[in-house]
Amino acid sequence: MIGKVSEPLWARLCACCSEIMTLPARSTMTRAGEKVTTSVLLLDGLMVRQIVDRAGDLLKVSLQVPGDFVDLHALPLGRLDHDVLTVNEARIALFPHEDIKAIMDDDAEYARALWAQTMIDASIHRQWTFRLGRLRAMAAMANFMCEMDVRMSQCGRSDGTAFPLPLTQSDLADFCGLSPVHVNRVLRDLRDAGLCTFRNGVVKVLDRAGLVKAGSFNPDYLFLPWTPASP
Amino acid sequence: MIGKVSEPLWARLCACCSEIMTLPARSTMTRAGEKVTTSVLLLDGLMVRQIVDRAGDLLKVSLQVPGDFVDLHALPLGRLDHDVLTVNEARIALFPHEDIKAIMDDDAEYARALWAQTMIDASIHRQWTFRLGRLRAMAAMANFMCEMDVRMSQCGRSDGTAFPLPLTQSDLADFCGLSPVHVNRVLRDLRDAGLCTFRNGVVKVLDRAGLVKAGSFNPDYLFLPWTPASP
DNA sequence: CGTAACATTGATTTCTGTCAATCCGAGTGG
DNA sequence: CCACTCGGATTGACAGAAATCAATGTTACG
Repeated sequence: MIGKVSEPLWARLCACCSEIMTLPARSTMTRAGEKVTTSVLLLDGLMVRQIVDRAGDLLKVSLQVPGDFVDLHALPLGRLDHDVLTVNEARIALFPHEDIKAIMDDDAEYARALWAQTMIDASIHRQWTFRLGRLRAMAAMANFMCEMDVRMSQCGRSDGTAFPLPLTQSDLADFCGLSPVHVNRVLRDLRDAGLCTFRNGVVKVLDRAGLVKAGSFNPDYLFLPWTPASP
Repeated sequence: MIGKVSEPLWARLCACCSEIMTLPARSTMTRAGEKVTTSVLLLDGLMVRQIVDRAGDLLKVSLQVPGDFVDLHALPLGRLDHDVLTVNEARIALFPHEDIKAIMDDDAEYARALWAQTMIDASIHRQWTFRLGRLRAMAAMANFMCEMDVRMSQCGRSDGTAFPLPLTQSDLADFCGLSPVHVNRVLRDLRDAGLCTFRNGVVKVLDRAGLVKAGSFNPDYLFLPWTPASP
């Protein structure tokens, strides 16, 4: 979400970054229920938020791309309802809650801007709920790929036709609420339909219009800063 | 969420309520994309938020109970990504965004308390995503009923064994991402299993422990004010 | 070379959606 | 009071989607 907050707020945030560090791939940063006292901005790499119930069922409920605040939503509540982990090696910037609160104290407009970031996150959650509840496997995967296409473009990780997505098919299953085997078949279907490919952690978009249609994707929920020129 | 904000904040909010009104049953309050300049607190009745895509697929992504802020999340963004409608006749209180912003200007602690309300909402969204993505029909319905049981109790609409839920089976289908026919079968299964019944818009909880288990329900994500005494 | 993780495929089972018919209760008009 | 209608609720039969099970292939890597 770099570039999505105003210049002055961005400057204020930078000033209170307490640390920049690197997390190894496939490591757990925070577990559900833990107290959280710093917020994390993802600078590079991918991170995931996931829910695991007592029966061991697991769903990844969010995928964070560079520029996202990963757990800003923990600031008002103090703890998280889910786990946060890295996908690949991740570079992150830490912001102590106390310092962010000081920014909020300073200017309520800043407070609302930070709040807004978490509200876009919530809007994405709603879309994910819709995706899992009402889209068939192939449509869900297409929809997911469309979202990633847009978001990776937004953060400058796409060249317009392809972007890195260093996940396994099993990960994709956890994102789309499918079994790994079925993900494999769905990916083949998308490839056979000439819409997109997923190989070695890279997504190639072959037919963006077709992919958008297959996933009945509408990016409004992302609240992108620019107004799409499309009518 | 009445009673979930501090006494002084509640007083401040009451002071800036601009209007209390009643909406008819099954009416649309706000459509996706519309500008929103007031926030709504639900006083009585139920309201729903739903997403409809271009293909006409529909999913209800939230069910609001009395005491919930229905669209506080629109304050930072100014518009909504989904529709908001009533289920039955609903009594609501209106709070102009300008006045709420004035409260935020006053005290950043208030700002964070309001923010926190929307973060609980987001946490519920995540649980709904999990429910639709990883729970089978019967487990999903059980999980949904558990959540409603807790939330209706929280707002004083349950007598401990039963609570009103004036929905059709078709509504339940839109909540759980199922077909109406399958909802009917799942409800029969829940009844036959002696877990709960749903008839004439009333849910009777027959075996709460069993229902919790069937839905692998864990209320942590609701961030309830009281700490459950259970170990 | 062997191993491990991931990807792929086929066979089968289970779950869920769809279609169609029937039922039921509340309201309505004759 | 009764036939009628209408919106749900219910049920059965069937089709289609996705999970599961099991085996095989592929690749990277120590």
